[in-house]
Amino acid sequence: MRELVKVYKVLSDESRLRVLNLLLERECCVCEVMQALDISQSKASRILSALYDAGILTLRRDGLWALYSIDRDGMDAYLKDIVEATTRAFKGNKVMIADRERLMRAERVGPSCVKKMRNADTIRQPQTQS
Amino acid sequence: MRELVKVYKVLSDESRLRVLNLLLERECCVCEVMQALDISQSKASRILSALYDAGILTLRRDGLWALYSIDRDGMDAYLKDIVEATTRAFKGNKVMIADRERLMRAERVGPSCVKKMRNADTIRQPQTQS
DNA sequence: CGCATATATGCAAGTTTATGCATATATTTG
DNA sequence: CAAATATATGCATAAACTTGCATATATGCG
Repeated sequence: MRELVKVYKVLSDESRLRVLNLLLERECCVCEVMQALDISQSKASRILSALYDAGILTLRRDGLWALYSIDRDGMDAYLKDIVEATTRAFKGNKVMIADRERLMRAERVGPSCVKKMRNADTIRQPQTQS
Repeated sequence: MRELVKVYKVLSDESRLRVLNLLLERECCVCEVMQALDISQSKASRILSALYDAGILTLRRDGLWALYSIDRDGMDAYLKDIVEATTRAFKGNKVMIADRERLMRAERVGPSCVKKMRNADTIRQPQTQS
């Protein structure tokens, strides 16, 4: 019961649903999620942890990388049902499709690299304007 | 998408799940829900409204009574899937079973009557104690 | 060991949510 | 129409949640 509430709580947020959608595509590390959804590193990390705590994801470590994926085997039956229903609800959604496309283009580079790229963008803008 | 978030938000609360469980048994009015779960009138009313707004319930009026029930026909397909998965998750849960039993004993009397009964209980207690 | 790097987390500020109380609304009945 | 009654809701307050920033933790490498 408390578990079920926790599951619904974690699913009741747009960003977290978008992360779940990415993981339906494939296993992801934190830095890929932050790239694909253009969110901060801490936010990406927290969302993945929350989905993990709810029993939806598994975690595999590969060196410095934390690789999260949907725990298709380990999930309780009812949880599997809920995730499947959610998957069907995503079907055809524009945002979800675009997110997955951005994920395909994402590279497994760390968050510090992403941060540098963002800064470069920010610095370049004034030049374009003036 | 916004709809899906709303659905999960409404399901991410123990009281609201317990109300949904009651409605799986049968159509209920506000006063029956407040009796079965021993919650305030405003809380019962708000929970039913929230489930209604999320598209899970329908409302039928009979005189002063507002009769809510699960909108099995009107629900979107994905919503039906989610509600069914939720139903399966309830299976065997002690709290849910007890709630349903209390619902069977509940009478369709209004909230003011329930309030009087509660007060009577409160007044009687000191006599038993001293 | 010390540096680089990917991820996790403590804290604070802002926002949202839950709920009791009082009251409004709406319907029935006499 | 007025009284009774079932439900809905405005408001205030407390609790919970979200998120950015800074920093801690953990791993790999030279």
